[in-house]
Amino acid sequence: MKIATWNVNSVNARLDTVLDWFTRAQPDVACLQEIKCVDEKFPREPFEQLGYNLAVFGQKSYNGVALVSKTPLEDVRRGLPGDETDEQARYLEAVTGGETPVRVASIYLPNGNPIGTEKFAYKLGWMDRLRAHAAELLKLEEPLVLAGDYNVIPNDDDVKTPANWMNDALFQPETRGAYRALMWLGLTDAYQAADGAPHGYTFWDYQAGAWQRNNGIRIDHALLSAQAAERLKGVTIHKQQRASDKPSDHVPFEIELDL
DNA sequence: ATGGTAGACCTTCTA
Repeated sequence: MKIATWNVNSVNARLDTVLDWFTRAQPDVACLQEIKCVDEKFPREPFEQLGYNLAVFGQKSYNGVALVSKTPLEDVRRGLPGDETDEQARYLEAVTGGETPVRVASIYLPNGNPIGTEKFAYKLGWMDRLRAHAAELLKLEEPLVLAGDYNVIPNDDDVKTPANWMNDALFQPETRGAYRALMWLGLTDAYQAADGAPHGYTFWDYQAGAWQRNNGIRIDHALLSAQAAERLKGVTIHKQQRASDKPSDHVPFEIELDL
């Protein structure tokens, strides 16, 4: 079973590119982020024509997440628990896989810039809520994949030029500490666990020729429960997508499970 | 030190 995560930076602006990738890559499940539209404006028909089921948690202009799966999506949860006042569409969870069920979440963790503002506080609060919710999900002791744009650079070798990110919310000690607190629940980073995983980034900024200079960062992650990690076969960074026409600034990150 | 790009949408905000 192939499960992908991809921040598409507007599903409508990117529709042809996204559909082309789905047709070629044939993921069984995909977690999309930054769809940048409300539920009613999500282009459901072309995905359904490719044989996919959909769950959408959208928002006007910003954010928005979706789950795309060849098998029906059940037990759908819209939004991250822990703050009833949070109106941003950044978390969507469901069980899919049919005969071999797996619980999958599409995560768009807040960017948090600039540091020292309410945006950074929101990021850290959101990460604390994610840790609390993940702790509950792990009690189920089932295959679980928390995949998405985490807006976290976990380690120094996940960024081409660490010095450029010292004042960025994606690379702050508090951010990395909150990420590690999440990992310490017993989650496995699929990228780090995969045999022979190539060094690679998942995001290159549109600005300042970042792609041409390979000035990238690894911020799109898939975190696995033990029941999922023991079935991990490998991971793929679809790097060539960044060189396509009108690319997203993120590329698809895909894991394969022996399910 | 600055500015560089992209998308939604109306004027600036987010990234």
